[in-house]
Amino acid sequence: MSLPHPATDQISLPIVLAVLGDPTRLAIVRYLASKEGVPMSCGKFLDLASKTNLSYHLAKLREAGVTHSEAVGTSRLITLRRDDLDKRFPGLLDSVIAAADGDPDLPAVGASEVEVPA
Amino acid sequence: MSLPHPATDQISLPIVLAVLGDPTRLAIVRYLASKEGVPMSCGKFLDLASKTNLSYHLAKLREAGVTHSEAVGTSRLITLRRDDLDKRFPGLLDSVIAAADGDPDLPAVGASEVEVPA
DNA sequence: CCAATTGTTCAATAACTTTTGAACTAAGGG
DNA sequence: CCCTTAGTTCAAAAGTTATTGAACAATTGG
Repeated sequence: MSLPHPATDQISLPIVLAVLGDPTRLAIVRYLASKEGVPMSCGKFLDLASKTNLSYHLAKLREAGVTHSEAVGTSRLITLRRDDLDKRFPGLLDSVIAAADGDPDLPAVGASEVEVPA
Repeated sequence: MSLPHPATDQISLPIVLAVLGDPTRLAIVRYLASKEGVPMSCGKFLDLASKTNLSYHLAKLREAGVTHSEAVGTSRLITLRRDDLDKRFPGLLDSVIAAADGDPDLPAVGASEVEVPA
């Protein structure tokens, strides 16, 4: 486990909401949700912010209990704490992600990908 | 209507989440939800913060599209924009309020009320 | 009309949060 | 062993949000 994570029952509603109330972090969570189960390394999010800044935002998500980060070699593998969040705040994550998916103004991971030619 | 309110489709997810990520405002929303349909005047929330500070928080809620404020006489009548929020972010408000209801650490309106004697 | 009630505005300050760059650590590959 | 890759830490700067008190405005009851 390596890094400090709050226990499930220590996850605080206002803190989770405040942490999700940032477009960069919302984009990270949205992407994690879209790849549910697949652990992501920090590098995946490099088109959202600088390495240093990502370190900061990812720490906020982890400290709030929204994500889990595990050190593996020189990487951090990041996953959504979906089960814990669902247990603690039923329905919250689903509605946030559905809303985020419908928001054209949110930054998105991989937004600048090349079009698949016809 | 009197005061500036965003149109339903202008309500922004990160802004709503950030606005709800404050214990005082969450307590206001929770109370409005518990009295659904009954417009509240600002004074109802005086045990959460000072008059000036309430004015600030209530403006944030209104500007985010979470509440509706109408000037009536010398009062402001405040209601939750439940229909608009439900339309825009289905399920979000319900899950936030359910989570807030289960949070013993949140401040609450009327928390210092006298017990009903047996 | 006067005074009280309700709430706003303003400017100041305090307290956070976000962003940055430079320096650093730790693990792996060659 | 050295070099690269992946990410962290730190301190500074910038930006934002929250809180306060004093002054103000609008409405209404007496």
